[in-house]
Amino acid sequence: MDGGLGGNTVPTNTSDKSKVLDVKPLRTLVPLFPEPPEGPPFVCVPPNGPLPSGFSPFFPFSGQGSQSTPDLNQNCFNSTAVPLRSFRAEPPASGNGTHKHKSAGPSSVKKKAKRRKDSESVLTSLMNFNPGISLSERDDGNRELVESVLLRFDALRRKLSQMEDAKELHLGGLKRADLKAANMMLTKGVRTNMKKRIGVVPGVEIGDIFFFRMELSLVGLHFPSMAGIDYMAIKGEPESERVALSIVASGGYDDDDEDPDVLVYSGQGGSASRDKEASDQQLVRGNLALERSFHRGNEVRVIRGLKDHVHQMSKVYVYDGLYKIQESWMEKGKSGCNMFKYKLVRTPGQPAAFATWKSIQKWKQGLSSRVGLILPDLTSGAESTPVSLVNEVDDEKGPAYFTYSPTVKFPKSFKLVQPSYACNCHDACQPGNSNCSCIQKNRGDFPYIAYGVLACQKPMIYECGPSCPCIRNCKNRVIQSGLRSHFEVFKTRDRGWGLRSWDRIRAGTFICEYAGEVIDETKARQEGGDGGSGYVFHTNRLHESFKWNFETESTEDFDIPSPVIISSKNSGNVARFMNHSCSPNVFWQPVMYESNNEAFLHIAFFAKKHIPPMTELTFDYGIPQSDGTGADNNPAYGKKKCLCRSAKCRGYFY
DNA sequence: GTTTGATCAGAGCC
DNA sequence: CGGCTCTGATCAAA
Repeated sequence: MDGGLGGNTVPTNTSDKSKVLDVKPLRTLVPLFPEPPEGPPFVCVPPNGPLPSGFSPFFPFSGQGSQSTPDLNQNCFNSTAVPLRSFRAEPPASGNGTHKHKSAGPSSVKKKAKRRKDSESVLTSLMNFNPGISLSERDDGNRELVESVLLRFDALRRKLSQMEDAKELHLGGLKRADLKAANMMLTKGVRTNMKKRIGVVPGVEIGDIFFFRMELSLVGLHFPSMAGIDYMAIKGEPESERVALSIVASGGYDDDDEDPDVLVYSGQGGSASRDKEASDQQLVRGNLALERSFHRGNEVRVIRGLKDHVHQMSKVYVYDGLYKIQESWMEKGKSGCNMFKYKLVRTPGQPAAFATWKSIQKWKQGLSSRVGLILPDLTSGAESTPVSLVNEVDDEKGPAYFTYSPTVKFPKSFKLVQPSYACNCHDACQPGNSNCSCIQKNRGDFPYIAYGVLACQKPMIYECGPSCPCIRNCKNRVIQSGLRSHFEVFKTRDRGWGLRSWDRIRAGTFICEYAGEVIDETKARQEGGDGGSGYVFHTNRLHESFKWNFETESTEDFDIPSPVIISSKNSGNVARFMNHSCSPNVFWQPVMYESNNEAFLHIAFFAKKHIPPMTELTFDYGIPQSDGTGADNNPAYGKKKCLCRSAKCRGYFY
């Protein structure tokens, strides 16, 4: 792959590599806003908080939705909200600062009981939020509702998980924040498509992915929390005529899958368990319903439960659309007992979903090559995972020349000097350890939960840095560990080059940081003006607010000491290819960590929601705000027509 | 180091 | 209310 590339393409020669990894500042810039060393932080305009005083909201930001659809952007939940921190502050015991959990002596039982009571009161307070969904919205959903329910479920799940990690909450002996969160959502009525139905579920799209069975339930795609077959009675017909609505094919019965459009599904029951021998399956419940659906010919929703190759142990559920049962029979299973089998065939004309997963698997194994592949790794090894360069739409051989650099370069004078906060943890930092100074810096919260998922947005996230003695894979080192997904820079139909991922991305997952050179306003204008490369990131733009955190957890302004502008025009990473969308699936969050007693600011991108593979990654570029110098409304950064095609498109972006 | 199996407490629904 | 079920986290074992 070294020939055929013109001068206007990605560097492929390895001689660039030293340059690639050279993080020395190119030049020295005067700080934009010199700040007193210990002064209160200068808080810049929030990308997702209330508008600062002095600005009146203009069209895209003024709440337009007045239906009962929960507008999570409105702070309507704050009235009854109990600040969570007040619970957290409750001492776990009569500690004198040291929080050892070793409880000896006669009081241990009491403590346990007290702890459970604490957990109950914490849960009760967590439940104190406004469901914000009308009865009819519970019955019938739409895209907005489905996304909102999933967003809110996961925010709660992350919250519970984080609290459990920190031992502030005990959910029975079992770590099942998913069940608890779903239980709370169902209790509060935060769900949609509750009305059972055959076929399409409004708001759920083919290709949508889920990480918990309860998510399927909350949006009405498949109700049972465990069972693989969902069914319902037809009005005016006897119960024995119940038809199948959906199945979850999780591979538990050794079904093979050659053709992605065909599924052989085993009936339920009969399998051996702890205190039961294997037995013949009976034509009852789900099996009977599938049999009825076979004869009636109704479509059945299929959810493919797949082994998640990103996290070997877990599973991911892919909604693969509608199928029809073509055949049913009985055969002897491995145990020698009778099993029902159903052959389902996918209704033609539906967008690819599971098939895409299969293709990607083949690309990864090298069994079939990616169509339109220009470069297997445009980073030339600068990242730990390859980034493919692909063009399936025209003849362009690559984006304009730039140097791939995986991180951001600060000019010398722009280092953000702070007192050291390095921790003293010698293994990995443990959530709930109030002695860890990195956790203290994060206001007592461990910023990440299992799988490195961001728990919630914060004014600033502090990661452990080189000055911390904790181990390299301490859970508080996420963004510094580099890319986690196999990305692909691809040519879009009408928006130049874009970014997407071969791997599914779970909500809260770190995507990449915005790499490039930190520049000043003057330089930014030049870059924006000289043909509108658009490869510039600003921290101080106005962004449409959105609610990502748990219900009553406020979304605060970012705590960025002074506005930062990063240019990725000449050097940058995959972030420079992320296009704008008015309904983005990615958001940014400032993150700091120390290096040589200096803290550096990083702009980190995280997934807002679960993102299926091959879905374009986009974030909201925001709108230049008035800075009082008059340099705002005549956007030197050029107003561009927005092609994001989302229902909430503002029509343009900068 | 990886991957699989066994175990266990669950959730909603019928 | 009890039984049913293609869960999901954890730990032991291969």
